[in-house]
Amino acid sequence: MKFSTRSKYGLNAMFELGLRYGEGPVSIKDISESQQIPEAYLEQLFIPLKKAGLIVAARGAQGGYSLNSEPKDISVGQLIRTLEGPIAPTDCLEEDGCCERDSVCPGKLIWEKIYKSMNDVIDSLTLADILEEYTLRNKGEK
Amino acid sequence: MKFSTRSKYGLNAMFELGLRYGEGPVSIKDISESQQIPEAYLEQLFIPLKKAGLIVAARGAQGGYSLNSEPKDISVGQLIRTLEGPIAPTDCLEEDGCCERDSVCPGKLIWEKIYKSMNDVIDSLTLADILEEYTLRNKGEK
DNA sequence: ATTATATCCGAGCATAACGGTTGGAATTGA
DNA sequence: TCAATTCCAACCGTTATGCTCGGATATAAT
Repeated sequence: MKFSTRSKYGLNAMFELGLRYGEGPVSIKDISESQQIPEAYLEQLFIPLKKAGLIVAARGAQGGYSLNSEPKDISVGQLIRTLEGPIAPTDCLEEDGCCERDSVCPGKLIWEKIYKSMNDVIDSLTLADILEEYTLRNKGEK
Repeated sequence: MKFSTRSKYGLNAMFELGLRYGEGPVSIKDISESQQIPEAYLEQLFIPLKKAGLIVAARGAQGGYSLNSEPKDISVGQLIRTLEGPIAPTDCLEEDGCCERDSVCPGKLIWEKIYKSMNDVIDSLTLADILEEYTLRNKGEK
């Protein structure tokens, strides 16, 4: 039971964009160096993020990516779901669930609760929260 | 982001054992038919569950498996972790995390919160809760 | 004793997902 | 014009998933 690295990389990359919010576009090369993400891979991750409208691209020389809105208006939930797809803990909670046969599958209660709690967490946090938490944690360090 | 079918099958199988708690051993064949789980696969799943002491086996003819304790004393958390391994949403939360380089990785706050909420949910529920919920949901049906 | 019923155990195996890489086309600032 | 950079579409090795298979071992019933 894990998120893929997509979420981790994506979050870190967005964090980097958050740090530099307002300073113009940041290139993938730049971000991948700062956050230690394989360059070509990060490129792939930014495609869905752009489609979802979380970031905007500036093509050509001196181009790069920047956040499409303020960090406080970017929900971590949206970010993670964009990269990870819907985060249902089992197929019991998806379109054509596991429970068609008769009544309801025994574990559904569990999966529903997990699903809800996970989404509650990620939807209650924004990029700004991460930025704030980070500076708090690393106060005085480095 | 999903649990494997191991958890789903395992939970459903344990539910079945819960239903028949006190009625002597239930065979894998029996369980896999009731819960629609591939027989040979369920066999594999029961190995770790036995090792973990959640169920006990009776070998030979008329043998089978039964719960090792009352449903109310079997935590869903223990069950899921036994089948799924430790459920850390990213490697950031494991032994040798992602954050050795310097300070702390930006997303750690997120993963910690998700981790905690997920574990809170599954540790707060027992097999007895599932059994109860199930009979409640299916009251009057079928 | 024999037999049918079960658990035990270790291996194998096809498919899909993960975590990338590669190569090149299109765009744009200098 | 050239270098930087996004865009795009494959490709690809490795690992995990979701099983199956074949047999050894134990035991209850006959």
